[in-house]
Formats: sequence, structure tokens, C-alpha cells
Amino acid sequence: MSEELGEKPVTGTQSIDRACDLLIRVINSEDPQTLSELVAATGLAKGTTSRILSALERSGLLARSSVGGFEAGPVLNQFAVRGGAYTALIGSLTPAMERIADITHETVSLAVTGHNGIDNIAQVEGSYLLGSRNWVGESVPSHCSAAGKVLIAFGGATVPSTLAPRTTETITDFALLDQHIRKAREVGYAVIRNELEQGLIAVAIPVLGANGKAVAALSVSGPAERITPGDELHIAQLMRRELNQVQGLQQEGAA
Amino acid sequence: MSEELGEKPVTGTQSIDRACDLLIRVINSEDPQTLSELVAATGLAKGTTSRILSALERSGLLARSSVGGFEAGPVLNQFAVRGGAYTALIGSLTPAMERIADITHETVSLAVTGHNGIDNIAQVEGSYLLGSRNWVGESVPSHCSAAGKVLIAFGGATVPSTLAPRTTETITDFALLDQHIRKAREVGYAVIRNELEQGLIAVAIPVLGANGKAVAALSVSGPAERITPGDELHIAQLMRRELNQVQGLQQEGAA
DNA sequence: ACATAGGTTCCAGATCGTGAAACTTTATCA
DNA sequence: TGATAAAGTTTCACGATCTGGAACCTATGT
Repeated sequence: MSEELGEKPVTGTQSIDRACDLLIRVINSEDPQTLSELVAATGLAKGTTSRILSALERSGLLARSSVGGFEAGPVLNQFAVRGGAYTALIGSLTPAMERIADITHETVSLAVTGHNGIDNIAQVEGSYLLGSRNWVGESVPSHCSAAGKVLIAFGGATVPSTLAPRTTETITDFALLDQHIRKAREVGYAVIRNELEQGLIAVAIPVLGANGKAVAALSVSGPAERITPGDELHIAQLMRRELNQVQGLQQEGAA
Repeated sequence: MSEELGEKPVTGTQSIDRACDLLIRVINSEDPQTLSELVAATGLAKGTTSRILSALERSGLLARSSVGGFEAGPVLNQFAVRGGAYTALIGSLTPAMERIADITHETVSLAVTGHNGIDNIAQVEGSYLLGSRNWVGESVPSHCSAAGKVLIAFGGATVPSTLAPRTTETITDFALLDQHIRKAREVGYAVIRNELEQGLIAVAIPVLGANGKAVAALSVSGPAERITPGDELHIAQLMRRELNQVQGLQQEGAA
């Protein structure tokens, strides 16, 4: 949505970029999007928008809702039902996440590098009443999430171009962030304390892929009252131990 | 993939059509697709293909696999994790499907009209060892599936342009198919006997949406030895009864 | 180090997409 | 019910945009 400055002015794909923009707007909306809404949102000409949407509909990527407007089409819904690329990953790690949740009683999350930050793709709730709400499907900036830090540290994500503050303790200095990243690479886990939200602590470890780079991050999060600085290492070790137990299975699980 | 004749030669979307084709090829493939493979498959120029794929990658619809090649990107995986448009439907009907499977001991399937036939989007296995295998994510032609027939009968699908035979008993005559459709509309359910596969019987009823048209089809399928012509009506009635019990909940289930 | 395959960038040319407006269809109101 | 407005589709001339061949990279293997 917000193209940062300094990006090369890519050419030769105007119409495709527009089509992608429209497609993404539609599939990221809860309700069907009408032509007029999309025209207003994108600023494109009505005729152009209509033509592009018709092409997307023809391909099956979009469909017209019975109540009017466009929504995800059969091709994408089939893809979703069949399971996206993350399915194998989630499937193989869910048992480990459940054991970690059992032991810590805290919420355990699985996150990957997304298009616009760190995407939460799976979550197992702990037993405490006070805990992280379900944020599967949501994205957070990488510089203020524990998952983001380990993903950066282990080659699974890049440092964002701007460090927007979320709380007074959010890291907004590139040098300081780099320090945290180095530390994470050294000790094998990353932590956030009040950096994403006041009172929220999270500890994350990387899930390494075949090429040695992080493909995802496993994290435990909870309130500052329960997760003290002294707990961080133990939580990281627990996660590492549980993760190691499935790493052998992970390859055949991806088949 | 196979453009039928008689279609209006749509213009003004060449590049978008190509981009959609590439996108769909990638997300419908199990393994990451390399540039060369896609060039060979589509016949496009290498440079053109590279440019389009880069645009799709830039938008987050596609991503480069760590092992090389393109695969579904974060935007689509997020969509899949969040749940496609079918999620609410599947969620609301699963309990009914389970009860039907409990009673009949046969496999119960949920299907919708897809881009290329009838798509199976959910399935509950019966207790018999001999039963339909799991075909979630696969498509079948509408004229030789029970779900397809009811979907056509109740305005949820259109008659295919060609009636390809699957067995010796597949309906390949439009007049005969129309007769079956009319019958289905009259009695409220449709049946296939050996028309999709020798020995496979299926009974389907429509799941009607707010506008009175079929949005999906619920079906029970099993071997001819167990599902006799005399059972068809009872199975249809059972499905209708179970479906009616959730129809009230269905609206709030979609929220 | 060399060769090869796979991938990206460049560029001139014309094909293809654009957008304003005309047109058709569907909703809204009196 | 008819009139009016809103939403969506199609048309068409223009020129901006996409194309594809070839040159250019860059990994990988020998």
C-alpha cells in the first residue's frame, strides 16, 4: 500500500501491478468489494477497473458474490481448502507448540516473514485467563516482535526501512536494533519486553530450514508479571528442546 | 487451461491474463515452479515471464522458495491460514456431516461450484473400510456427479459445454441430462449410479443460500452394493433433516 | 578457471491497455 | 407504476505500456 521511497521505479508491469492491488484488496476484505468501492479506493478509471476485475474473475481468482461485489474466487478458495504452503509447517509444529503451552501455561505462537511484517500463522492458547488474544492472520512489525528479531537474526527477514514506535520502549534506533539482532544470533533466541505493547513479554527462537536460514519463529508470550527476565532463557531452552524433537520428523512431514 | 471455442475474444487484458495463468500454475503445483518450467509450460518469452513473476512476487502473491522456484506468497498463505470464503460454510456444516456419517456409515462430502467443475471442499469419512477416498481439493465434472446435478438444478452451476464420458453409464446426451436436472429440481435431490466411476453411487441435496440458489451440495457416497436405489430417498431425507437443523444457525455462523 | 544453465535487464517498436464518454442494466424514490 | 439515479459495461482513438530477442549477469558443477 505504502511504497517507500528509494525503490527502483519498476516498469513494464503497470497493468499487472494494478491487477495485483485489486486482487489483494478484495481477498483481504471481510466483505465483498463492489466495483465502485474499488474505484474509490484505488483511484483507477471505472472502465479500467471493471476490465481488470473481469479478467480476474474469468481466471477464477475472483468471483462475484451473490450479494454483489467481488470476493475470492474458486481458485483461491480451493487453494485455501487444500492448505497453503504453511500447512505442512503448522502441522509438524503443532504438537510441539501444544507441549510448550502445557508446560508454560502461556500462549505459543508460530510466525513467518510476511509481505508486510511478521505474520502469525498459528497459535496455541495457554491455560492462563490473562494471555495473548488470538492474532492468527495478523501482522506485526519485525523490529518490535520477538519473532521478528530472530527471523532477522537468522536470515529469515530483513530489517525494516523505518522503525515505527509502538510503545515508549519500542526500539527506534537502528544501531540498538542491530545490537539486539547480534545478541539474538549469539544466544539463539530473542526477547521483547514492552516493545510491542506495554506489559507484553515474548521470547522467540528460530525454526531453521534446510538452507540454515530461519523459515519461521516459535514464540511464547505473556504478561510481564509472569515472564521475568530470569525466565527467558528457560523458555528458550524449552522451546529449543521441543523443537529438536520434531526436527527429524519435519522433513518427511513436508512431503 | 483449455479455452473453449465460441468465447468472445476478450481484449485489453493480455498481460493480466498471462499473469493470472502463471499465478494459478504456481499455486496449483505441489512443488515450486522455476522460471524455466513456467516458460516451457506457457510458451511465453523468458524475459516476459521473468518480469511478470517479479511483479507477482513484489505484490506478495508469489514468493521465491528457498530451494529455488516460485511458490505461493505470504498474501495467499495468509489468506489460506485466515480461512477462505468457504471456511464459514464448512464450519457450520461439519456437525451435520458428522451426524450423517454416523448414521449412514458412508462418506459425506461437501462440494461447491468451482472454476473447472465441482470442487470438493470438505469430507467426513464413514466407518466402512470400503468407501470413497478423500478427494478434498479435487474437482469433478458437474454432469457426472450428484453434487453437480443438484447444483445445476438449483441455480448454483451451469450445464457444461461438453459432456465427457467417465464410464459407460456417464450421461453424454444433453436431453437426458436435462431430464435428470428436472427430476432433481422436482424431488429435491440428485443421484449418480456408476456415472462417475463404476460401482460408485452418490446422493446429493442442495445447500440453499439467501437468494434461494444453491451455494453448495451435500452428498453421501458409497459402493453400489450398499446403496441401493431404495436407499436414495431415505439418504436424501436424512441429509435434508440434518441440514434443516443447522440452517437457522448458518446465518450467525457466517459472522 | 572454464563452461553451462538459469535468470535478469535492456531497448526500439508496435501492440496493447487506457480513460472519457456513451450506453445498458439495476436499484431507488415519489 | 414511471421517473430518476446509481452502478456497471462497452466502445474507441490515442499513445503509453508491454513485448521479446539479445546481451548481460551469476551461480553451479567439472
